[in-house]
Amino acid sequence: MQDRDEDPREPGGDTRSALIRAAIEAFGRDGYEAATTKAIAGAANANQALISYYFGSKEGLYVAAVEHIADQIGARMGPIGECVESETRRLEAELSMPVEDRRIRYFDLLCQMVDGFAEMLTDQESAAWAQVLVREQQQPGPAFDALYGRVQERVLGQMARLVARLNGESSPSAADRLTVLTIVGQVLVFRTARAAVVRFMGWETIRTQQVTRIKHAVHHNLAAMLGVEHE
Amino acid sequence: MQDRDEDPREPGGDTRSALIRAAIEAFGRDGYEAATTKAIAGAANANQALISYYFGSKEGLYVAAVEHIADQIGARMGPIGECVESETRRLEAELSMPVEDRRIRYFDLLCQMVDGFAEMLTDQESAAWAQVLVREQQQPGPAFDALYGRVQERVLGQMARLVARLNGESSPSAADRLTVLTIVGQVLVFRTARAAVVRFMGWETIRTQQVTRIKHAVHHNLAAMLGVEHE
DNA sequence: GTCTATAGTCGGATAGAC
DNA sequence: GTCTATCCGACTATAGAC
Repeated sequence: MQDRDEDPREPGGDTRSALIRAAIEAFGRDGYEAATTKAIAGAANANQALISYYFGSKEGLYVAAVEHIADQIGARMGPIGECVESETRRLEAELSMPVEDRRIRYFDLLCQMVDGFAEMLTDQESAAWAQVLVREQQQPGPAFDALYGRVQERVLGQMARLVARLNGESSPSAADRLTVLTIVGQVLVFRTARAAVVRFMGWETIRTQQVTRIKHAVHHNLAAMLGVEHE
Repeated sequence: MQDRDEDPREPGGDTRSALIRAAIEAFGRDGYEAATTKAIAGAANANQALISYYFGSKEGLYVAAVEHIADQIGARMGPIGECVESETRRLEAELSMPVEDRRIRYFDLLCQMVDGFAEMLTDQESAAWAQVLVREQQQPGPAFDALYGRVQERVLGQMARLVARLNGESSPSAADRLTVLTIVGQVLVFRTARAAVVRFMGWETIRTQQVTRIKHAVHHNLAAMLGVEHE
């Protein structure tokens, strides 16, 4: 009955990754304590004892799950980040470009990062990731360092550099970093306060249609905050 | 040894409220599942069995805790809310007042609400509350309705009305409500992503000094977003 | 109202056959 | 690598004396 998406009977029978996927789902939905190894093994069509075999313990599985998330996010935000960096260098080099045009390009790049962020936060596929990440923020566990180092530092840092350039500075000040956090917050709230959001907006869920409106609202705010002309 | 802040040996020996206080602490710090009735009873200098006696079950205690938080927040945000409402009515009535002055007053009221919110989120005393609330948002439990009805609906609605008036409308549009959520998000992020925040800013904790800077940054954003002249 | 003691349950980890 | 069976510890809830 309902043979699932994963078939652990593959050659090389990757039970290990099936366990990680199931773990992300479970840890995200129920939290670390409430999630049980039994349920995770069940969802992965694997045996409970294999968790110890592969990861040593429940905590080992959790760490592996968070690292896997960090990799996935890196793969997803990485391209945007690289694009931003190369584009930034190109802009630095083009000395002939007028300041105002340059600002608009920086602004576009910033919007691109925010959009990627918004899509990731609300995307169905990554819903479980987001839940895990939010939990990890509030009670940084043994997996936090890997997460922060691999993803957050890079993304936040890049946004801060863009904001700094928009403000005509060469490197980000404390005020710029604060601004970045308030920008991130404008998107993040739609995940962290999801329950209140859907009630307040009268939405049923947060789908592409809603995400579009969220992006639009945040773009509008950014343009005003940073003093950029915007349609 | 170490007789704590609370002395359950008071006349009327309010073990009940001691349990609620300890429960908020524990549920906030550890989450619902990880918090144990044994630890809660211990922290309250009470007997474990009394939890069943007073609240029926662990879940009963949790609901009581959330309701208590809702009451406390209500008591804290209530005065601001009432002030806002009476002030708003007064402004509606004063037909002679020029539009621009009126906008500035609305803006001030909005800032006041944001400030109250920011203080509450970062305040030491209410740290445990905030943790419980954030958790409850992500996985609305049996206590969510009471919470939303008593607090969030009122606060968000009030902010939305202020934003609507600032935009020259008589009642809040969907866009206004979205704006309100992005405003709330700008403050909320300092709680929900606390771990990343302190690293990114290079802070040790979030104390009054940092809160002041947060408020300042958000005020600046609000002024730009809503098109209000601001120092 | 408050206590002790314990029943009943469940989850994580391990031993050892295959 | 994967399985079954089981141990051990921890937690919630209850029974019942005071």
